[in-house]
Amino acid sequence: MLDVDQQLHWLMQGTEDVVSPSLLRDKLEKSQQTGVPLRIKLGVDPTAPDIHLGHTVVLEKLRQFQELGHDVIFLVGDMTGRIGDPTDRASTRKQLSAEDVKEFSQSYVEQARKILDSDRLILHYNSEWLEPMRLTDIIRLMAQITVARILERDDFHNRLTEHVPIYLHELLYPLMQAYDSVALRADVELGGTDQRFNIMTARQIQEAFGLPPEVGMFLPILEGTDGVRRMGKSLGNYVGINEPAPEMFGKIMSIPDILITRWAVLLLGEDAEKWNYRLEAENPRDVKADLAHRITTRFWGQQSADASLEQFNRTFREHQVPDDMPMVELPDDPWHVSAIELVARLPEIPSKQQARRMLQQGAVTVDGSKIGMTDTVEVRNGSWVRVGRRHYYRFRTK
RNA sequence: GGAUGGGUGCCCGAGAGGUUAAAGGGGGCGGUCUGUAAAAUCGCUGGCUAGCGCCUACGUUGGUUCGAAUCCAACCCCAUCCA
Repeated sequence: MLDVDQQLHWLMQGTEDVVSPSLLRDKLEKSQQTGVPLRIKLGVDPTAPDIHLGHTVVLEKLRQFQELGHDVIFLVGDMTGRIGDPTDRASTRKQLSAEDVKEFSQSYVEQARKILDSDRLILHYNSEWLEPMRLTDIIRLMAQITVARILERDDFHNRLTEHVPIYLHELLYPLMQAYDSVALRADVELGGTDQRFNIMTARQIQEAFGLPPEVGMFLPILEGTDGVRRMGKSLGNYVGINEPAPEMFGKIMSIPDILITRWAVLLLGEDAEKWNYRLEAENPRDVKADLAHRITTRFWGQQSADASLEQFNRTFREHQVPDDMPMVELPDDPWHVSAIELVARLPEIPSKQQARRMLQQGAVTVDGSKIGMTDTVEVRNGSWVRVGRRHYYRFRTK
């Protein structure tokens, strides 16, 4: 068993900030003395059921707490989810049914299983305590914080100065999240750096309710494959942990070079200097391939990762056809079709207009030869099409 | 409740009766180049049609007009100031 200082050192790694390390140390120490595990809280919004690499940064840290014997609590924000974190207020939240929420949390836990010990996860829904609250309770909660404090929050501040509407109920969001920490008697709360305000508020509210404040642990936000914006499903720059190995591998290969070290540090717990050195000493392309290989290994195992690497090299380095491609059903064998008809039938081609554009721009290849808009082609069982740089499909009879 | 300014395509933003599927930028997609990187460069970016063309789209609903994103009316929504 690690001593408290070693534990602390380990837990601090990869964090952006911890409020405060000494408090965390105290809690760890006390837990060790009493044998009572700490309660580690992670709030999740029941909106995007697909876990991607961005989420795993925080999940990794939770796993470390688990390894040290602490209790990890997944808090599904089914109530707060109805408001939506004011951070991304783009979409109006729809009301989630009880089934939706259930389904979400099941799939979330199912995915988190790849990283955490799911048998030792404690699952809670904040509707458990937020729903039965009465106006008196809510007023009591609201009385713990001033308007000025709430409006200090970046999002609110920006929206105010930029004349973007803020609805009153949105102001309640940080309070509700804070109250979760009260209800759970959380010792530590994890979150991305964007959670700073919410978590700091939680500390304050816990104290107002006579509880010791939790430790706020802030983890960096992972950039997406575009290298600029945070990884997010709606931004289309994410790598889902359930994506097939070759897909995962390929997506990682498409990240800009400047991200390589950061991903290695945040996703693999690697040493930054070591990777920066490698990038100078080796071809960055190969370093990136190693990164992709190692991340893929973590989710799919050595074999799949090896196969992905091989297929990747074959396809993009040697410009050969990949041997594993998505299937498209063939209506006839052989099938004589116009080029447009053919392309429009492929997945991810939303309209015939789009198909036309692809053809016009010379983006389509059938069995190795480029086809034009007015061509008629013959496809048979086993024929393949390539659309654009990276999409391949193979035709199969049903 | 009053005054003022606004609501345009995925996003930002120009347009103020016809030549407007709507300038420009961003994003996205595609071609060349390459390492599924970056940079560069060219092109595409509502739908249907082989094509003439047709349909849908400038907050909503009506109206004026040969013709409306552009004018009128009512309504809805947002911001600012006043109460």
